[in-house]
Amino acid sequence: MNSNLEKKCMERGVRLTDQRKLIAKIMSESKDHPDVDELHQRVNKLDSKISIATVYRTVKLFEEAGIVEKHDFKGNKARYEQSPQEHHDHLIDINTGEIIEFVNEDIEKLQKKVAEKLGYKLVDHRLELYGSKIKK
Amino acid sequence: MNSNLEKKCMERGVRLTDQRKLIAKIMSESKDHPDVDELHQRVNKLDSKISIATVYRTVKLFEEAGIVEKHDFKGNKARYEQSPQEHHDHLIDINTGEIIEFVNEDIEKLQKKVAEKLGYKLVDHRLELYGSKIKK
DNA sequence: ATAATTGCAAATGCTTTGCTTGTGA
DNA sequence: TCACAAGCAAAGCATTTGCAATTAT
Repeated sequence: MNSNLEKKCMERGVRLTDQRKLIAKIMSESKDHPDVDELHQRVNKLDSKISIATVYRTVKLFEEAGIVEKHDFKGNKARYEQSPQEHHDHLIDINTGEIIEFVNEDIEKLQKKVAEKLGYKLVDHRLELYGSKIKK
Repeated sequence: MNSNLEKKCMERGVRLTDQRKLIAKIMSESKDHPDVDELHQRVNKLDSKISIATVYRTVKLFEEAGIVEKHDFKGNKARYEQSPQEHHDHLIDINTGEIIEFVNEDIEKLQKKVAEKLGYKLVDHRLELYGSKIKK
């Protein structure tokens, strides 16, 4: 049974090794935003011989292939997630580290408009909200 | 003649050494977003004995005192600027690296709204646009 | 006077890389 | 077959830190 990401690799002609299949599987199943260490640990439960260097190389490869996204949230190491169907941004709970995904079309449009007003074509952007839970 | 940042240090009881005064002066005069290396070079033109460790320690100190801001734009080392009077975000030219500041109240409001809708109090945020110049 | 700061070099933490052996198409 | 990938350990890069000497208040 080949995972979501494994299929994308095949489509894009990314050579599939056992290690890559496993990393693809783990990332396909992950609903959070694991860092490389975390990925390495998860993968190692299935194959304890995979080195962390391979995990680093693979996430980079996947990122360059456009099938995973890398995030550098404030003060943390890089985190990864499978490239989503539709773009979203993130809100990070500054107390727990929990990451919440959100979509806001109005903000997206405004960003594009701002860039254009400055004479730029918007190619990429980064929007992160940092907040603390309102208790009620 | 004491610089803008030097005054703020005094107000906040930050002990003023010759090195700090110089770094404060350089940062007060900088209209761009220099990284630590760049700051070190600029400072060294006035006093070639200041170590890069001191520059690192000082920008961190200034940041914690709330008088300078640190930015980690994609793929670059940390850059610093004097804390501005009014908040702004940045657009980065992906071809030249040029950094353009902008303000957009609508986006600011929407961010706050999004956070609240998710049950969070917005404490901080990061908005960066990456674009390429439209030639005409 | 004395607690804080500096410079230096060594240490750190994350990430990348050279090299040799192994392997997918 | 054979170009490419993996594992390991070493290297790289930005940043931090321990320590002895110096300095601001």
